[in-house]
Amino acid sequence: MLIAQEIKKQIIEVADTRFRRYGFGKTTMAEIAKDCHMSAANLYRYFENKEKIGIEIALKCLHQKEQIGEAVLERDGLSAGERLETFFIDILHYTYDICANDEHLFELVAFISQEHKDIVRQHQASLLAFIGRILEEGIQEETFDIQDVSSKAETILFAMVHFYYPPLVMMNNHRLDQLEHAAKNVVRLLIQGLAKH
Amino acid sequence: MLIAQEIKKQIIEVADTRFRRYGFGKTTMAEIAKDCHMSAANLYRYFENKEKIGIEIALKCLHQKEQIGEAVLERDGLSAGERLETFFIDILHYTYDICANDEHLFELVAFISQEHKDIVRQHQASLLAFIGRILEEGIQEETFDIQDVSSKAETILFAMVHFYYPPLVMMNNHRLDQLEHAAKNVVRLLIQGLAKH
DNA sequence: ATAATGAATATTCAATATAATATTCATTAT
DNA sequence: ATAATGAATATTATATTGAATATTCATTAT
Repeated sequence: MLIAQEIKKQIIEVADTRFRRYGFGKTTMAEIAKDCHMSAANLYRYFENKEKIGIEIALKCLHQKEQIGEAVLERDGLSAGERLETFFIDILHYTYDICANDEHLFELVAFISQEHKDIVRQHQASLLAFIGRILEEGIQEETFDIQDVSSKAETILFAMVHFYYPPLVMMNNHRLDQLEHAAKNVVRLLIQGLAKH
Repeated sequence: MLIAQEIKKQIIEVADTRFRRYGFGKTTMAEIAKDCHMSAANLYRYFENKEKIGIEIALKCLHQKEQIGEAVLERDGLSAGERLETFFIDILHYTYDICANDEHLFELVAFISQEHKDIVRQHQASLLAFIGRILEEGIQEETFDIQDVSSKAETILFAMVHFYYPPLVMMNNHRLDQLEHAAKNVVRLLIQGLAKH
C-alpha cells in the first residue's frame, strides 16, 4: 500500500519538528501521535519503536549532507582541486549550521551515530565515493598523480575529519570562519601533495 | 621546604596507582591518605582538592606524551620527513597504549581536558612547537618549501588530529596497525605537499 | 484482512531520601 | 611555627520510590 508510506512520511515529518524543538527525550509518542491525529498505539504499526523514528531522521540528515557533497560534483567550471576544496567547505558549512542552530538534532545524530556504527560507516562510504570521483577527475585533468584512488580518498577523509565530524567541528567552540580558514589550509596542503610535478 | 615536595610527589604516586586501577570517582581521599599513612584532612595541606590531584596526574601524562615527541627531535640520522612521520607514529603508539590499557587514566585525562581547556591548549602548543622545529629542519635541508612555519605546523596538527587526540584514536575501535597505516598515509601525503620541487 | 483504539503492562525518568565522601576547622603534637 | 589529626559540615553519589512514558495486546471499526 502506498498510503502507508505517506503516513510514515507524515510521522517522520511531525517527529522531526518536535525533536528539533524539544529534543528526542522530551518528545513523547503521545505527542507525535496527536500531531498525526492518531493514537500512540497506532504509531507502532509504522515504526517498531521510538528509536527507529529517530534513526530515520538522523539518516535524513546524513543524506542531506551527502546531497550537499553531491551538488559540488555537479557544479561546472571547477578544477579537481577547487572541487575538493569546495566539497569540504560546503560540508563544513552544512555541518556547522546544523550543530550550531539545531542543538537537539545534533544530539540526536550524535546519539544514533554512537549506537549504530553501521550508519556512520555507510555515510563515510558515501563521502569516500564522492572524493574518489573528484580524484578521478583530477587524474583525467592530469593535475593529480595518484596510484590507488580509494586509498587516497580514505587518507584525505582521515585528514579532514576535523571539518566534517560534528563533535570535532563543535569542539573548542571555534568560529565558522576560523574553521573555514583551517579547512582550506589543510585541503590545499593535501592537494599540493596530490599534484603532478 | 623540600620535604613538602617529596610528600606531594608521594601523594601523586599513590593517587596515580589507585586512579588507574579503580578510576578517579571510585578512589576516595581517605584511601589515598591511608596509602600515605596520613589522615585525609592532611592531604589538603598539599592539594587544594581532589581534582587538583587529578590535574597533576593528567599533566604528568600529557608531559610524558610530549617527551615522546621530544625524543624524536633528538634522534640522529632522520630526514625532516622521516622525523615528522616518526613523531606522529610514536605519539600514536603512546596514545593508543594509554587509552587501550589504562581505561581509567584515559577517562581522567578526557575529563580534565574537557574542563580545563587551557591545559589542552598548552599541550597543543608544545606539539606545535615540536612540529615547527621539524619544519625548520626541513627548510634547512632544502626539502620543504614553506612560507609561514607556524601556520603550516597548525595545518599539520589539524590534519593529524585523528592520530593524537585520544577520543578519536579510540573511536570505531580501529586496531593499532590500521591506525598506524592510516597515519603514515596522511603524514606522507602532507610531506609530499610540503616538498620543494 | 487492515486500520485503529483504549486499556494493561513494562520501562524509563525524576524527585526524594539516604548514605558515602569531600572538605573545613578547631585542637593537639612536634 | 609547622605538621597532623578527629570530629563537624558540606557536597556528591547511590538507592528508592512514585510518576510519566513507551510498548503491547485484546478488542472494535472499516
